[in-house]
Amino acid sequence: MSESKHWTLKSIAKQLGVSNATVSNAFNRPDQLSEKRRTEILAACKELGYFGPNKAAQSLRRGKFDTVALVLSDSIEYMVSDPVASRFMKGVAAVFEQHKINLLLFSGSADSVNSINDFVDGFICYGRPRNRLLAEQLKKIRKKVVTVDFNIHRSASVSIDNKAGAYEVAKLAIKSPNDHVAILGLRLLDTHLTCRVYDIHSMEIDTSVAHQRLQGYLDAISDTGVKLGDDRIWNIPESNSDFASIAAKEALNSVPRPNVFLCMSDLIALSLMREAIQQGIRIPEDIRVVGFDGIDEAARMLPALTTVYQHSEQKGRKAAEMFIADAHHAELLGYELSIGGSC
Amino acid sequence: MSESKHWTLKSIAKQLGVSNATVSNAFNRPDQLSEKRRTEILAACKELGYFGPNKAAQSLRRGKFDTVALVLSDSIEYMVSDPVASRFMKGVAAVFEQHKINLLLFSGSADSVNSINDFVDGFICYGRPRNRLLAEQLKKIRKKVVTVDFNIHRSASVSIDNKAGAYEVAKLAIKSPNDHVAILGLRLLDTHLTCRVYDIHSMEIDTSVAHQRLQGYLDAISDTGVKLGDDRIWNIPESNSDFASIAAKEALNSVPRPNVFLCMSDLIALSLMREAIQQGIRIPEDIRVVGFDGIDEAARMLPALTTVYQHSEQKGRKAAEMFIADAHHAELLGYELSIGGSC
DNA sequence: CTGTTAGCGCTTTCAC
DNA sequence: GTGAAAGCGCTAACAG
Repeated sequence: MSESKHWTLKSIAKQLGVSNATVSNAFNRPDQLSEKRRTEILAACKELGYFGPNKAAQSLRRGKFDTVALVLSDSIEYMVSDPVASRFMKGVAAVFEQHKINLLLFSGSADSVNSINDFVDGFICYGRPRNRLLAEQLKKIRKKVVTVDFNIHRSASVSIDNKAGAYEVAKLAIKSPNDHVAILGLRLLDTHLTCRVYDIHSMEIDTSVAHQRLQGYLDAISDTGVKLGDDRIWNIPESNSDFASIAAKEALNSVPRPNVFLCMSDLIALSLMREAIQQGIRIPEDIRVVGFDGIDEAARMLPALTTVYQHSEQKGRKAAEMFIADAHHAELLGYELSIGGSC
Repeated sequence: MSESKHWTLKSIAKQLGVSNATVSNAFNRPDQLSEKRRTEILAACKELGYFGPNKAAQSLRRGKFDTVALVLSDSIEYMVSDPVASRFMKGVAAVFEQHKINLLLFSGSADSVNSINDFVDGFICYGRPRNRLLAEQLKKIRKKVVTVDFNIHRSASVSIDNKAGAYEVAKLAIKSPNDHVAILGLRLLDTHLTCRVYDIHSMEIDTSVAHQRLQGYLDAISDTGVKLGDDRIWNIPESNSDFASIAAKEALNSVPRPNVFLCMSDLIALSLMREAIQQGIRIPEDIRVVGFDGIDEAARMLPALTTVYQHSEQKGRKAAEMFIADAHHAELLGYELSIGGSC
């Protein structure tokens, strides 16, 4: 096997003594030439080391790329280690792999989709991109867009009823009007800081997941007759244990110590539980904790975390399927309460 | 703001009354025209809604894509939820994001890289692809390739000394020549089954991670004077708890029950520990367990798992940096013993 | 069924 | 400084 030359459609056609179109047809349109001729040509190409039309040129010509960008809400770096995002990606990947569609990962903190827009057939956006410019740009994109956990005018979307889920799980945690409730919120504020949220009304009322969940909690609080102090809401910038444990410590040491903790993600809830256990605080005797998401580790915790299980993988599959089907509606997926010993 | 037309370099040049080259230069080669002219043109383009040269066409022309394929050892679906792979991806993503290089995920169980070869500047391969055809193809690729945890003749590579790590951790676990040792191996056999490995010599001796680790274990076993029964090695096809718990049950119930378990991944070790705890077997009194990888959950387990911590994220960064630098050497990264209460 | 040809949208010599 | 023109490698319409 000699150093094979760099073949192009043109050069291979000349070599075989046929026209370009014939070679192109042999690869792309079986019906345009005799079966015999086709297999002959394909065999000859393989023999010579030509593995088919250059995909980049083909795509440029056709305007089709068989590649979809998965726009994450945050940097790839961060998202890839988030268990909920991972499961979502798993679902997307499973469907796309089957359809031979390539997956391009794209950061939600990038300034613009320009650098990839010309390479992809469209976008699946997992969560509102942290960078607002990106979010704005997405609205104007002339390609297929499926959004997940947020909405853009007219594009297809998939999400769950966060408000209802939050409401239900909060109702489970709050047992009496005298409970002291704390809310450990995720990305309530557009900041990278762990801090308290003193003025709810200063937050933008948008369609983001965080605000939907918050609304659910607040409704439950109000319905149970609990009074929520104005320093009982924390903002955690990212769902990871470093940020979460800071808020957890602060909340556990605040006076009076809350006995009910509504956490906007399981990772946050687990951090809180670990911190509490370390301080000798008993769960659920001294404090009750609920989370959101339903990650594996939550079920393995002792006591198991009571949480809202969302079908992240199915969400991913759904998003991918909607992309492929060029759907334009909004899909609302179900969730399940997963009841553990934490409340 | 009216429905902006679909501009191309050509059409925008005509509109502005300048030549194509001038517009192209304005975007790509600032030195080829006066600063004044350049900013004028750029401003005009922005005004009209032309955001720069089409990337697909640009790439076709230049033969450069600013995109790298990350070829995983298994399906994307599976890899994305593996904590070790995730951390690796995190490292890769961090470096590439900084260099504005896009990341295309590619499945190691695909038949060929043909579908993406023409879209990328090269490949980073995380682990030997499960599909042998793919692995073969990679060897012949005419583009940059960096391999991780395995080698291909002449390409750059990064890995750790698996054999040494396995040896050290096994030495920690084995306390006496009378210990009964079991090995829970990961991907020792090319099968999707959880089963025992009766004939070590039937396995291919290759450079794969699994075999290096096995060699380390066997050396430690031999050095400590332990006798390893010929039915004491299990093969687990994937590092996930479903497969692992099957092997764990089998091993725990085998007679005589082993008191030392050498596990080729933390996920396997944790499954084993959970199974043992459930059966009322005490760790480390009744059995001793060691893992490999150093995932977060291992440190949080009670007792904490003794394991070989590898710097997966750094591995990812290193691989990305080597790709960018077009390195051609083999890099060996360090590891650390992480000592917990499991042995 | 086969061959010619005009682009897809761009970059880059090369002459002006 | 600028503009004309030749491709990058391919597809699809059209004529034969």
